[in-house]
Amino acid sequence: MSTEKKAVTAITDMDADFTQWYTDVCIKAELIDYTSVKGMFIYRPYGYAIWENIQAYLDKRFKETGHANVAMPMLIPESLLQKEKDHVEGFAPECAWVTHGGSEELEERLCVRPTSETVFCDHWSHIVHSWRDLPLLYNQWCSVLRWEKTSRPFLRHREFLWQEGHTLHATEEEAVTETEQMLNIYADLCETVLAMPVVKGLKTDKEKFAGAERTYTIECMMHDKKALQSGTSHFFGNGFAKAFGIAFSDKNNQLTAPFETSWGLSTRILGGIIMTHGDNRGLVLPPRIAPIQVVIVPVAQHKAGVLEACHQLAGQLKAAGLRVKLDDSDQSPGWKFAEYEMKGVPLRLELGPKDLEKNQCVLVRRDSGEKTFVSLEGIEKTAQSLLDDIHNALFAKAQKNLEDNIYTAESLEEAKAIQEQKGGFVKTLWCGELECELKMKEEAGMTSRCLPLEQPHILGVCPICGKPAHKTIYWGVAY
RNA sequence: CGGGAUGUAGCGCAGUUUGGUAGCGCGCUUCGUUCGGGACGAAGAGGCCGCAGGUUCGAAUCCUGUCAUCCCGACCA
Repeated sequence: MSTEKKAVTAITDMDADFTQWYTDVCIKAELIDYTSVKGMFIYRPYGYAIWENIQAYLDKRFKETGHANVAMPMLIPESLLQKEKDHVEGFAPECAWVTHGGSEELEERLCVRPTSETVFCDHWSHIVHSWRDLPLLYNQWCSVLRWEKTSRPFLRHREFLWQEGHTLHATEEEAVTETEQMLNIYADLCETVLAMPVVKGLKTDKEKFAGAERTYTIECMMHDKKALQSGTSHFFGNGFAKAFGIAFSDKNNQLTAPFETSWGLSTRILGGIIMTHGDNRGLVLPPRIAPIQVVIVPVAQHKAGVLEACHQLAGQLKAAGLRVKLDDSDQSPGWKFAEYEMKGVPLRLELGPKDLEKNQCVLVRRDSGEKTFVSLEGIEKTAQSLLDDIHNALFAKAQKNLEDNIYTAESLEEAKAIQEQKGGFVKTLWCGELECELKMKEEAGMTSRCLPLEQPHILGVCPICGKPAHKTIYWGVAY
């Protein structure tokens, strides 16, 4: 093994160039590929499998909470998009338009959906008549298109996969409850499945969704201390309903505008997983969504009994419900070790002639590199319990990164100094004025991440304008 | 949309200054020997040098245009 050869396949050191490291991991772990259209990416089987596991979890939670999946059209007439003023202003600049059908120019151009609020509202205006029709709890898994000027794998695509939930309720209270419920499901996904701790909060007026009355967000901190908005849940009030003429007769026979919510989580979360857990050997996948949880690497596989034992072991682990791959290709064991580390497989199981004699195998954790010799007796339980340990360790490490990098500042200068020297989130009081938010961006390069749901209710002054303030806000540099 | 960079084999690059018909490493194919941290040998396959014009006896190389991608900003899930 020459060092020269290693250099050919190595990825960029994350501390030297985090951006390049990220791109290297996306490509070399075979998650994604570029295409001939800017901003449009191929989700390769291994990357898509991660998304499928996330989908499986969310889809189950959505259905448990009463939501049904639907499929809406991909094209939206311009006139429909324009019905809600804030919404069109927010999205029109980044819409792609269909202007021709075959060679004929269309009478009205059609927008490729950047999001589907307008389509749902139009539909609902036809089918909602009575309080008995409510609530409507819909979700769709689809792709949407936003003509972004710059793009990066997972973090910013022109076309990306997501789910968008859309619901309609008779009362404001019920709609707000729905909005918060869905935010909590996203937070559960992040914390209990992806091992990513979150900060839950509300977006400022400046940062909220176009047309929303209130936007809830979960913010995650990446390894380089930048923020990633990982999921959002919006309360619309009844503004959309009024703009689209949705009305129902309530129990008192009063014609009433219902309240709407929407909530979405996209494949961007895969970028979050990569940047939260990854290291200089490549991807590190949280065990609960890893397409391969245990990879079995035979050693000296041509020797009698080795492959047979590996196959038996694979069957045994699969029967216990684990996702297992046995790599019996003719690559060397060392090559396989490096390959599956790059792909972030949580647990590696090595089995060779020496182990066979002792009825044991070697288990190696991806997160810590820790190697243990364990008996083949009860291997399913050993593996499962190690996978849980890995999940917990990943979460603890990410939580430490988050907690260690939240700083408090009492002046703009202090906030600026923290951002320049340390990064991370800066917690301050805030008066609520847009002007101060803009100034923070201008002076310290940070945008507001959120007003955390847990507000300590401290009275003081806004560090930017010096006026009385009581809201706690997090600032940061975001992806 | 501004600033920077790059387009040559699947990937990474050399060759361009000084024009002469394309090369290296990895990967790929076949055979053999290997196998507990990216194995070794031998023999092979693979190119409209981003695209379009122009100059020239001759262009990867010079000129003009154009397209695309990546990175950094402004905008966004």
